[in-house]
Amino acid sequence: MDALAPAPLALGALADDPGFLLRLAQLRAYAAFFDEFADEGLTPGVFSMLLVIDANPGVRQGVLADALSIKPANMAKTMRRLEMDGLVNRITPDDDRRAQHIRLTDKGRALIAAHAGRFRAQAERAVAILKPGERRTLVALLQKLAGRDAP
Amino acid sequence: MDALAPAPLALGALADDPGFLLRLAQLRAYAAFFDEFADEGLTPGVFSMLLVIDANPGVRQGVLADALSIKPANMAKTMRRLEMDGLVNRITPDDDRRAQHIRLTDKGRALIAAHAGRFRAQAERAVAILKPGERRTLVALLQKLAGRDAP
DNA sequence: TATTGTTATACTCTATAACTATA
DNA sequence: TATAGTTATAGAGTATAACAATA
Repeated sequence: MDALAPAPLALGALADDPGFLLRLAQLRAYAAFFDEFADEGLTPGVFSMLLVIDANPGVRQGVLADALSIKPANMAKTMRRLEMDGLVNRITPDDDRRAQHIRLTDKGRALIAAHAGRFRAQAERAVAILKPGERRTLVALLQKLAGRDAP
Repeated sequence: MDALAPAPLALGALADDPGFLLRLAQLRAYAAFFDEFADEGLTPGVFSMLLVIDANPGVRQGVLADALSIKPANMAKTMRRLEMDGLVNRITPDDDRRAQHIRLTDKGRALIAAHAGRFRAQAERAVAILKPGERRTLVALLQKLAGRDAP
């Protein structure tokens, strides 16, 4: 008979697979972001680009793409849109005229400043089920996993 | 001048954002999967479906979709393909003729059996940078975050 | 020759709405 | 009326290859 398949589904070999759990956890984190920013038309990808540009004024476009694991081809399209939206400036430096140096405009800085509080709130909410110590541990382990820990 | 933007890029507010770190970590985990299974034409999504069906013989299609956070519409398409590939059977149960109960075929079971070892190896490799204790901690925290921990 | 960025394009995932057949 | 699944389709996100300009 077919009365098996219990209510909380058995995950089998998936139950402790890091890749699968990372996917589920990330879906939840993205959902928290969209809950907070649904009305703004702001995506996690664009917001993280703006934050990293803010932390690295004049960063080369390809370096930014590399840091965020985005293909240069796709970065080009997004940067063109952000420039047209007036959020970033792109400057061709004299010492290497192939490159594009990127900075936030005042409008770009104002945008992330206006959303910084809600961004932090969303990040907290995404891991609200964890105790404070657990959150710190999780972040530290993910930093290590992503090659982003302090050496 | 523009000589800022240091080699390991500053991540700013992103440096300890769980959502961003989860994304980077998941990209790495997926890369580990594809390194292992590139030649097989096997994707993480399909492989995880087969594993969960194996652990829940006769599971309803919608329940499976729910457990894996996949929309029913997309699950329908994938299941039709897996059935045509001879990996799963779909049976309409007599007690609810709207439903589809899914089971692995012998071929489906053989496929996951043939790849189980490499799947475990890939999962290990994805978190190889962590110490054994750290891996267990990470998995436990992710299970909690994904609502998949033992209550 | 190699590198930086761009364009064009295709492919996969995912999302929504309208539909059917059953309950 | 509500539910399970299906179809069609549209939209992100992401991938590759060919190219121009520059080093």
